[in-house]
Amino acid sequence: HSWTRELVTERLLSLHSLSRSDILNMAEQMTEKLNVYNDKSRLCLYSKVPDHVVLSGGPNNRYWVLDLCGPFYISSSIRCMRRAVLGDMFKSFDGGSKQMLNGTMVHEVFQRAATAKDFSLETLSKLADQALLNQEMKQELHDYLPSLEYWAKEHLNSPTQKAISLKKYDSATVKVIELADIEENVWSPRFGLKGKIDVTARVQIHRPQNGSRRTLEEKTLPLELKTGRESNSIEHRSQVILYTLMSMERYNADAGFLLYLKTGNLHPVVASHMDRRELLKLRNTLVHYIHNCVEKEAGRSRLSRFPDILTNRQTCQYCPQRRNCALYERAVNNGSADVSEDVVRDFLQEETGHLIPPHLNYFSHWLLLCCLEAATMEAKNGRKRVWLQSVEERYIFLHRFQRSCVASQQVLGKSGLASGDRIVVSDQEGRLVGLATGYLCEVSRSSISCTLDRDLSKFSGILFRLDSDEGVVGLSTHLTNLSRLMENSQESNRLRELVVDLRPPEFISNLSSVLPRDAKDTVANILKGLNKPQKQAMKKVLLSKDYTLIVGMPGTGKTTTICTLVRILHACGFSVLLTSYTHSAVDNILLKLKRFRVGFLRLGQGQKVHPDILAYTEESARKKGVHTLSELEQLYNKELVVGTTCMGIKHPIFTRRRFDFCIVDEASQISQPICLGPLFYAKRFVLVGDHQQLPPIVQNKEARSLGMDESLFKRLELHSEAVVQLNVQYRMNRQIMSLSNSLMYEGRLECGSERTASTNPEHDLTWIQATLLPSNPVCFLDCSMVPALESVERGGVSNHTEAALIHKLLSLLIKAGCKPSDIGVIAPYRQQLKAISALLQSSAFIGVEVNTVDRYQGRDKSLIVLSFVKSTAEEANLGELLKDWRRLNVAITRAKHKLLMVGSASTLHRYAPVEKLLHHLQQENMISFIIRLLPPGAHKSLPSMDL
DNA sequence: CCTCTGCCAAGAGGA
Repeated sequence: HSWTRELVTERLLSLHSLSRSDILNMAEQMTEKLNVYNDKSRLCLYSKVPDHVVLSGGPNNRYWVLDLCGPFYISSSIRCMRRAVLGDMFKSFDGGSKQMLNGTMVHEVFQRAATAKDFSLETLSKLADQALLNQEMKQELHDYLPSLEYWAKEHLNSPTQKAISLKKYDSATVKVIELADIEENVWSPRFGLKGKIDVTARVQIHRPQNGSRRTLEEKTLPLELKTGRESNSIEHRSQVILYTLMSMERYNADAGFLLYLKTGNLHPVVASHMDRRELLKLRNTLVHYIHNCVEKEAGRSRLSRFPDILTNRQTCQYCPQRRNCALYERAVNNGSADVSEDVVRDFLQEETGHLIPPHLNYFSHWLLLCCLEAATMEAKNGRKRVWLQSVEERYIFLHRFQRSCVASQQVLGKSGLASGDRIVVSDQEGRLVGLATGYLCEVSRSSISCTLDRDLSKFSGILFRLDSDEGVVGLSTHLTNLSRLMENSQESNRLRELVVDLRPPEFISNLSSVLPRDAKDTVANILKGLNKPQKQAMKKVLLSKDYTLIVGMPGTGKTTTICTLVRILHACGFSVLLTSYTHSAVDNILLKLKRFRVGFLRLGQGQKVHPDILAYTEESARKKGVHTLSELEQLYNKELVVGTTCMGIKHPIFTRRRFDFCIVDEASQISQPICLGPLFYAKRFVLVGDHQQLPPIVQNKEARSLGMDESLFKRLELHSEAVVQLNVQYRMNRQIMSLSNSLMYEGRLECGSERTASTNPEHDLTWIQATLLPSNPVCFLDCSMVPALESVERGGVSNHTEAALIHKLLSLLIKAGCKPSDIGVIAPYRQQLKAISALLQSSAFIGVEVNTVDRYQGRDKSLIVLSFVKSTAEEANLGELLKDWRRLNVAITRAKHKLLMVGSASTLHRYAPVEKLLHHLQQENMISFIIRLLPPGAHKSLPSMDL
């Protein structure tokens, strides 16, 4: 309130993109406002800046907005704001138009020619011929080449080149002297824009001065290529203005070019201050809608109102967001739009007429859940930390890039990055944010190598920083699948019936109609190795017309079952789409399948695929030589079995191929919208999972409470006729299994053989004796009396006494002959893993695997040591993790022969699931007290003690 | 309160 007009003006002057008159104007307005606030005693508006808000000066300045003044209007003429908002949420899943493909190819040829610095017709033709296109598209591409050559001759660094005049400089003329870069990636935190610039060009500006003297200036400006009609439209020009804004910090660009490749004509685009302002206002409005897509009312979230529907038949007719626009209107706004407008009524009917209220509810419900979750994800690991956190807070790398795009670096700090991580490369000062993105290949103490999407060798002498790039995916695949489920098409209508309306699945009654005569023997042979419930599962799948659910309790041979299922389907001549959420789960099955010499195609990035499966990937097949369209088609169609992750369905193969069956492994861990994805491409599906194990992870609490962690597997389970339970397990011995049976499965879990039930490896006895522990396969070590208290740190909860105890136990076990690779250590909290790993640095412990419960799902070890961590006298702060029955169930079912649990029973009693477990353990006399195993007073020096 | 995996991308053009 003590701000004077002068002070305001001075502050505003630091915003150097504003003109002086603008600033004086704003200063006037603001001082007026301030006076108003003073008058009305509305100073409460100037409340303290919240802690989570990061303010900064400099190029990436950030302010806390107190209030907005002035009328809030935008020029809606540029395009439909509603379409822009929808476009950010829903990406299209069709392959795009012919023109788009052509555009992509012409760009490609241009950029390759620019790299080779050769625009001769001969080179251009050679480049064009490398494309895998059909005759028609190839011809279309070739039609562009003469104008490409013409452009280069006219404008690109030749003695005869014409100069174009730029209006802004009056009679100034401009010549392109060099194409400096292609596909430059720019993130501009300052303007809140990001994009890829087709071409950055070095230009010469000749400017007359004082009559005859001319000045010569060199600049780097963005060049935008267009293959469509030479419209020089406001959209095209706006795009160039945005690119100019983005390159401002890097190159001081103040203009850009539109290059129409159909004709070879070059149009300069010089933006006025007002143009830029209007565009940024549009940008801000768009972000406003995207950012505030959820609003809170009375403590409950709901989807916000979107910008109104344009009622322009011309624009709406070809809009790619027609369906989503209509869906949002009907499902979220309950059709409150002015339906008297013919245009609106027509397309609402066209796009959503086939849907009934439950469908619309499903859509709006999941849309809300996804928006909530996306907001939490963005807040947690959004990209903003790339420019908001100072380098001191991050890890620093000295970076030397080589031309091969493989970079080597010297690590100054300790790296939190692992091989395979996605990364963003920027410079240290925050001037070149998002220079490149890529993946880490190798991480060692002193160097990091990575493959980047761009060649950064020209930036030599710059100190780079690398940030891991996690939260980029967002939930656009979820929303796209959701939107597709509402489509009026055969596949979508059928899936909607099953998933939304929950129509009971149907089965045929007789195997003979599905089983080809000549496959009978083979199938019978394959079935031989299976147990009863597994055989039942095979039969159910073959008889299904819609879907089958296979419940795979812990250790019941899920992978074997799926592998066998694929072999049978393959033998019958059925095509199978094999998917799961994770790469490792897909490869797990494929590794087994490979042994039975069943052929398959593995889709997905080579870097994420198991090395032994690499030979089956598209990547490696193409390396061996795919030179024609028909060869590519053959590659895509050759195998009956195709394996990929649920997210991999964007692959072009799915524009054509359909499958007889889709199998989804880990289905109980996949959220509904993602699980739906692959199901669009198959006549029938099989979901394999166990809803008594971990559900999909949902970070947003409200979304979780509204049911976002309900998998499709769980939703469909109510149709018990579709469910087969695999309850014969081959992992745990009898006592270990009994824990899970009493906790979750009510005795349904059985041992597959006497050998499984009673195994205790021979070396057991020695190492158990060495630890003074009871030789029982299950033992809970109660630390309540030690006491072993938890500590809450920034990274989470840990328990150093438990960690020390586990370290001692492992030392003794390994000394007594237990193989480190047979030992697994599990804790629910990451921070505890760090504490334990820190103690296991000596070479004796190499091979011991320390991981979270979540990461151990689907795996096992001979001996498992489980650290419960939580131990506190305080009533509050129990945390969510141990309250989940499913997480505990996973934790106690990983051990084959011996399960050692370490925890404080007095605290753990407060968690209902652990309490039930403790009750069982007590009854079975499986609890020991650590205090009894120790000499008196020894716990006080536990970390250094000799047990 | 601390569990986690996906995805190459931002733009290809139409009216």
